[in-house]
Amino acid sequence: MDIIISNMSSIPIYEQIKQAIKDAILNDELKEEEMLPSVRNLANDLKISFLTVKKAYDELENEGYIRTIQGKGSFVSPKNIELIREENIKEIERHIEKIAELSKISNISEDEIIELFKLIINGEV
Amino acid sequence: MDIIISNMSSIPIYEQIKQAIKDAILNDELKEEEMLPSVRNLANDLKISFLTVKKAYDELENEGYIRTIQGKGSFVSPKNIELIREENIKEIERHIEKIAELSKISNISEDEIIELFKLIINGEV
DNA sequence: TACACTGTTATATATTACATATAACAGTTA
DNA sequence: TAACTGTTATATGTAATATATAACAGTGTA
Repeated sequence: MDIIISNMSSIPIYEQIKQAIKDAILNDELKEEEMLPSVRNLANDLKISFLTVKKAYDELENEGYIRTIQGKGSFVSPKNIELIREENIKEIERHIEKIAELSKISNISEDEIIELFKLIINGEV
Repeated sequence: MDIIISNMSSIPIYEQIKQAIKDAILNDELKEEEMLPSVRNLANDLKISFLTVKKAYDELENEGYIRTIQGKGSFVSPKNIELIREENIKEIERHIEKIAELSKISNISEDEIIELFKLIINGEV
């Protein structure tokens, strides 16, 4: 698993770690029940404090992505595809609401946005 | 102009003020050349420090929304509709990119998102 | 000119989030 | 027992946010 963090980013390091691990889990780079790097190992690799890694792991555990056992390590939880899908849809809805506000302000039409959307989607995939 | 701020929010007070004033300008509640409340007046109304209001005004000035003249006050700048439109489109693109990532993760189709989008847009308008 | 408004600046303080260092403790496994 | 795991407590540092207070400076008017 490759994790690249930047301390120039305004995004906290522990958030960057969370996101990288979530992505790895969702893309099956990290398989179910696979062991994550130990907090100290990952901290050494990234040249940061183990407490920062622990904070990321703690939050991933609270969100259901991993399980941690003292003395053994942290492990990828079985994926709850349905839960993740619902969370993603909620987040997508929040983005759409923002888009709706912005488009209203500048009188950007529904069609224009859908065009923009198709353009970006196809550039991404 | 009604400005409602919450100190419970994780959004800084000065950001809340900025957004409220931007919205008021874009909705023509604040007209071109109209004087904004003085930093001390607005601070008193909102029961916050005038320095917090000043921070909001300073940033609004940097972003081109208002002009401030020492001794006189702060005034709404002539609207640069084209600039605002471009800024909004950029922000919309950022949201669409986020949506593209999320939809890829959960295999949500382009059509589903467009449906969602139309639903929300029509709920908003 | 004095006054009552405007905005500006400097200094100091407080809180919170983020990140770190260090040390000691506790569970697991070979 | 040794060498890994994770956990916890204590202390420190920085930056962003927000405050209070005081003094200074520009504008306009009675």
